[in-house]
Amino acid sequence: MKFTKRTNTCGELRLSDTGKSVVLNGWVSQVRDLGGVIFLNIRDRFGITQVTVNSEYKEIYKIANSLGLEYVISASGKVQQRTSVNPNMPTGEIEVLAENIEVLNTSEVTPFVVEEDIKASEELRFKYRYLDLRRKKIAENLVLRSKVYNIVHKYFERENFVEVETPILMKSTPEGARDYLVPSRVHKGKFYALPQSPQTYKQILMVSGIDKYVQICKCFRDEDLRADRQPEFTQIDLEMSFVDERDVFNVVEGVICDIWKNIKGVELKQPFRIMSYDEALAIYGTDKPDLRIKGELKIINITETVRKSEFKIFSDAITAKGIVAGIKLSGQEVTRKIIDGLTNYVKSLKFGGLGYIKYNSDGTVSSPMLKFLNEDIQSGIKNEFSAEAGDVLFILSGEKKKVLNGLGNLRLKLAEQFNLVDETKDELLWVNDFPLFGYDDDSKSVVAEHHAFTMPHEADLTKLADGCKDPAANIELLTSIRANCYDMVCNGSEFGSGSIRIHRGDIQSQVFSVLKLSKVEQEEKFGFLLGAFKYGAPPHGGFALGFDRIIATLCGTKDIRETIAFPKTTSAVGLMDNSPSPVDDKQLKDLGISLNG
RNA sequence: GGAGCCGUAGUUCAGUUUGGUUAGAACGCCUGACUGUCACUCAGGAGGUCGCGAGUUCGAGUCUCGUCGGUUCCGCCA
Repeated sequence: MKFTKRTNTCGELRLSDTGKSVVLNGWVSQVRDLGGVIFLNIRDRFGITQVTVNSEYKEIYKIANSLGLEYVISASGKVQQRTSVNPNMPTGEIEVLAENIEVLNTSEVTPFVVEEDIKASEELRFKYRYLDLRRKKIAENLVLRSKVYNIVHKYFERENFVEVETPILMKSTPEGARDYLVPSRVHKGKFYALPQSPQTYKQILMVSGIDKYVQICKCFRDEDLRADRQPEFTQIDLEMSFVDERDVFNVVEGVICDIWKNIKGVELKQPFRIMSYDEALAIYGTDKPDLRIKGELKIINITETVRKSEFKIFSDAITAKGIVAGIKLSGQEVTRKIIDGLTNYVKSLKFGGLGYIKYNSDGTVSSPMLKFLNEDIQSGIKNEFSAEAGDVLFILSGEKKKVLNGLGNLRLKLAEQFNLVDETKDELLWVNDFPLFGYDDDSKSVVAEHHAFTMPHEADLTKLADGCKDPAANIELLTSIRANCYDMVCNGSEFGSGSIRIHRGDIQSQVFSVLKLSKVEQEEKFGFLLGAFKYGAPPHGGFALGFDRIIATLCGTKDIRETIAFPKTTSAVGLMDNSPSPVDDKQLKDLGISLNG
């Protein structure tokens, strides 16, 4: 089909183009019909240009009169200076005086108006994503994403990395997240899994001598979703041989700095701050602290100060080996209503209630728990927090990790409620020295915190050697082992994580015995990896960055759906294509699958 | 798996607290007028399974229970 092709995009014509004959192709985004003259706004992903149709040109005027929003047109004419400039648009000084208009396609009335200040709900926008993507704001997110791909590829090319594609259809391993399964037709009753990450492959590539591997890859995890978690997501996955933690940090910092410099024009300060897991948990109540919060709102542990108190809630917690801790909020109007709201919040986190001490400006102190605390303890608490008039302390008690987590969440809640987050900057840091093992209450056993191939700290190797003989009897010893494992955190969100891997068989065996993986199970689950490791595995380590979260941060949002062309809902449904969907009985039969119910 | 919020015109919402006549507004859509608009303006018009299903009631958008969808958080996410 012939049509008059564009000579320019809708975003590029300026005053200097005055007098030129041009052709624009695009979508009708607005029609203003003044009777004798019609103004059309025509849009493509580069911008919007005004096309003016005068009633003296009878034929074109008739066509212009019939146009609806989102019709695709080709408009030809001369660029002329506008009599009244629109300073709000880049092309606002000029217009195209139409000499011809072709309708390339019509459009039905759209389910919502395509406009920058979108009114439609996310649900509707996802169903008609192709309309949503016509908005500059979303399209620009995709363009930004594309630019970052390029920066990443160039960076790793310069750094001598090899980009290797790993399989999408792989072996299922019951460790970690739930797998998405793909049934095999040839081998009925058997399944592939979609990769939760290319973890095992990239380690094998190290054994292969690839030395520096990188891949921007899709990963899949069948777990419940959040604003920053999609069932399929993109990682910048990398692995290196003959490296320690610092080498990995340097490479990852390098790519992040490159991205920030090229996209935001910001020079991030290197090296990034490093904080241990223990410190992050003790001070910020989380392994991904947001360091942008004004006043910091650090957690202070007052267990010792209140140890002798007769306040039952505290003494019960302390008797049960728990802690009492709090955070101080300064210079904010904290009303009864706000405290009630915060109390409800901590109750939703399964706390009985929220303790508070409010130091009023008139010197009085409001707190329902003061009557249970003697003068010494009261002044002790005040000292611990350096509390002054106008301050409010929020206090939780109970099991240690729960209290710290609770206060960490409360910290974020307060920061949000009182607008304490400094949005003008990005705070990146490393959190390292994670525990190698955790204790799982459900299975009453020791489990890997990161994964089974994470190298323990050299200093803790004796603990592992001792503890692995009888894991059940050495839970405390084993969970105190630190791992050579690290996360990158930006603005309170986890950008990525990685570790130095175990390359020595003896250490690997010890870890497997702690995890109670028999030789048979090891062989079944990781036989191919362990097999490869028998033939000279170099010391190696790596990292994986959450690409979608990086893009979201660069776009100034927490919602990674805004950065993904075709995202899914929180129940993992694709509203546009209606996935997942039932399939034909024949397809199931081919796969040897029958459904019950 | 658990908790909160939302679901009313094509769209975004009001109306639900205290059940009661014909369920409103804005934008969009249709018709008409208008030669410098840019959120054009003006006049008129069409448009509703109040998510779905039960129940209470003389009467339900409004109350109760269930269910579905969206969303946020907890659990989960090596």
